[in-house]
Amino acid sequence: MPELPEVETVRKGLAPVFADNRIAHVHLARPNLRFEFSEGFVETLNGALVVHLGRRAKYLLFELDNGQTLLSHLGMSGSFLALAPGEPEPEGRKSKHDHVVFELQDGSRVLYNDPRRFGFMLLFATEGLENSKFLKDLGPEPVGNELSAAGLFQKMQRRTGPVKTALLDQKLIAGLGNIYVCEALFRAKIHPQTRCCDLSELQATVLVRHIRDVIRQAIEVGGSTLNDFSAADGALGYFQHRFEVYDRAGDPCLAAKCTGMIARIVQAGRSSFYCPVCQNTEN
DNA sequence: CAAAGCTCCTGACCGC
DNA sequence: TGCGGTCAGGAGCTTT
Repeated sequence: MPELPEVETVRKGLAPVFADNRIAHVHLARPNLRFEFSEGFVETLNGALVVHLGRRAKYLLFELDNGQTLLSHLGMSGSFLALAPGEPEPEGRKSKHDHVVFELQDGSRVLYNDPRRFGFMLLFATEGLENSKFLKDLGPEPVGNELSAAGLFQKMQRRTGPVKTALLDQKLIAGLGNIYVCEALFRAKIHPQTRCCDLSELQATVLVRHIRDVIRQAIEVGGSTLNDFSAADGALGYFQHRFEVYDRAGDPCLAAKCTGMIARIVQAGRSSFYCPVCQNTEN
């Protein structure tokens, strides 16, 4: 599922496609994804130029030259596929869930595919976009200057819930999802059930460092898959990445000299993967 | 406030 | 081979 690094990779992949390349025509295969498309969706996009393709948390922001911005979220299963002018779709590709098609001025096509339809695309006036309900309460970007260990520690002290659940709260840090939260906690050697208020300032500092590292590295990996241009079926949205704990229940811990076995528990309805030996509460 | 529950949706997986 | 049942999971919204 796309998290911040994947979305950033999509952004980097799509930016050159839309650059100086007006949207000629948009086609919707259905009236909605997670939400109904904005009123006038097609009309607003037809003929528009994307003057800037940005990102905030896991949201892609297509800023148009007509005062509107297309805000897009990939949900769990959304992906984009960019096809050069005249380029056919990859063989064997499932087009059943291509819900949005962008035809560009130069003949390129950008397909948005989303089997589960947890994703969405909505239009907002560019002015005041930051006050939309999707963006207004977002916390700092994990790989930005605003994310400080001191600030996180302060907020953690007021929380009694488990650190794992808190890190998924977009108000605390924007853009972290289940996978990278598990990975960051593993690297920081913090048990996912640790109560936020029980974290020491040192632990908060170490945690912030690992959050930044794991996200930054994942973005680098995503960038390299872009260069390879060999992503399975060419879809932008996913790339191969080896995770140390995520989805590795029952497998050996990869930490040096550790004999632990990765465990899986459920917190707030979501899987948490961790090493009971490395991520010991008593640490 | 924080925290937990609900909701959307489909493909994958499992047992029969 | 096919059919039901179960489940994951981002995040806004609602409720406690």
